[in-house]
Amino acid sequence: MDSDQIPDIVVGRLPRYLQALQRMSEDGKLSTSSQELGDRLGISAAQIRKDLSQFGEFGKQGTGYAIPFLIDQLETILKIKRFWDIALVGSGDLGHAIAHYPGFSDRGFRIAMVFDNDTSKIGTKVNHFIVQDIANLEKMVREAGIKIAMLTVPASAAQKVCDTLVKAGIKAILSYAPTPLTLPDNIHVEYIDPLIQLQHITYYLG
Amino acid sequence: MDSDQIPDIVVGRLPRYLQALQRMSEDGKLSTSSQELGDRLGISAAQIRKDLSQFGEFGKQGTGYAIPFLIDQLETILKIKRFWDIALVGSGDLGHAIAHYPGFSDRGFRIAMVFDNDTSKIGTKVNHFIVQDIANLEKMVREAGIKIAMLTVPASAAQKVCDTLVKAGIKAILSYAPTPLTLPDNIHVEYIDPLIQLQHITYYLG
DNA sequence: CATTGTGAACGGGTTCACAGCA
DNA sequence: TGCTGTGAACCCGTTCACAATG
Repeated sequence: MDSDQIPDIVVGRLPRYLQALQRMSEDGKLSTSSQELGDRLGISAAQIRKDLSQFGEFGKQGTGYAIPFLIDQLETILKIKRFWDIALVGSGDLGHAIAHYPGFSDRGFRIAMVFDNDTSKIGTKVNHFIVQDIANLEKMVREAGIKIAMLTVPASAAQKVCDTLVKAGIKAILSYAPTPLTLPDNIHVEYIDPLIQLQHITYYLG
Repeated sequence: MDSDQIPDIVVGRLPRYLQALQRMSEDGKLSTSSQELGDRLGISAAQIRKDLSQFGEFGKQGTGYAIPFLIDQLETILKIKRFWDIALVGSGDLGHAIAHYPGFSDRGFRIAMVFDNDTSKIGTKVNHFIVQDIANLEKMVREAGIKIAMLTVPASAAQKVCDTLVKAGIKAILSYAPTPLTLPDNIHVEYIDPLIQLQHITYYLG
């Protein structure tokens, strides 16, 4: 029941539970069981019950879980019953794709600013954002109070950009740059690197 | 020393070791230690030694690891001392970004075909590929002997596309679609879902 | 009667600590 | 001396199994 001390790996599963529940809800379902949810996600029912029980008693014996209620609880736990502004750094192809992706705004996130260091891109529009000079990043991010950044810059630029982001008050980074980042312990980082995942997969191929 | 029975989590770290070693090599370094490699990656030295020792004795006591040799060994283990062709399904913004990303061809992968089901896109060019009708996917993928697919289609279409890919002989899928996939046990799947990772991060934010 | 919540048992990945070797 | 390779100890997440309950 402690709101801390919960293993990071458990926290990492909650968004997947939420995603499945939201889809069930869209399909008109009102309740589910740990068994059904687990089947959808390829996770054991016991695992799901154990995970959820760390945060409270959300289910009813014999009945299962009320989907709208559980969604609400998970959104509260994950702190997404509010909108989070995101600073996007890097306006290349990937940055463009992210800026145009409609899936964030449905789910608690909003790209608020786009930065680049390429003078040929600064001032141009990406979606409805004007690309800002990265030289202004520290000031603008701090003044806007933005806490989350997404990074789509080359590996060679990533560490330097991160250092600036930290100075600007960023607390969490989702990096697409193919390089490990060195950051203070209180900054939370996640990586997305398709090449790493492809190389993982090929191990298992004949 | 068994080439099987190795935990998947260990395999998943190898590409990260390889990436760091390749960067060291580009920087002109010829040897390293488990300590130095671990510091770069935020992984303990013991962990790295234990992981590598599962595949052979690659180091020398007192000296550490010869970088070019270790790179070669890891590339062999991960089966990337050859080129893997990839079928990209979905030619939206994200598909475009992936098709234009130069980082794959340096590292053992090549986008070989691009598919979409949107008649306004079929026949157009993405990078130097002509977008093919998804109706021809099964035949073309099978005849080309392609074993890996990347998926950048909407969640609602993902499962159906996967079923077709499996029929076409695909053995591994890297999916950007925000939905869990149900596939035979012998198909290896990895997911990339930035929203899930953002929702993971926000748990830790004030 | 179905299904949750949970203490206990289990399993396996990580760390430790040191022998072994260049 | 410096650093690897590795058995043993440790730790922690998962599964089990069942009491509890609507």
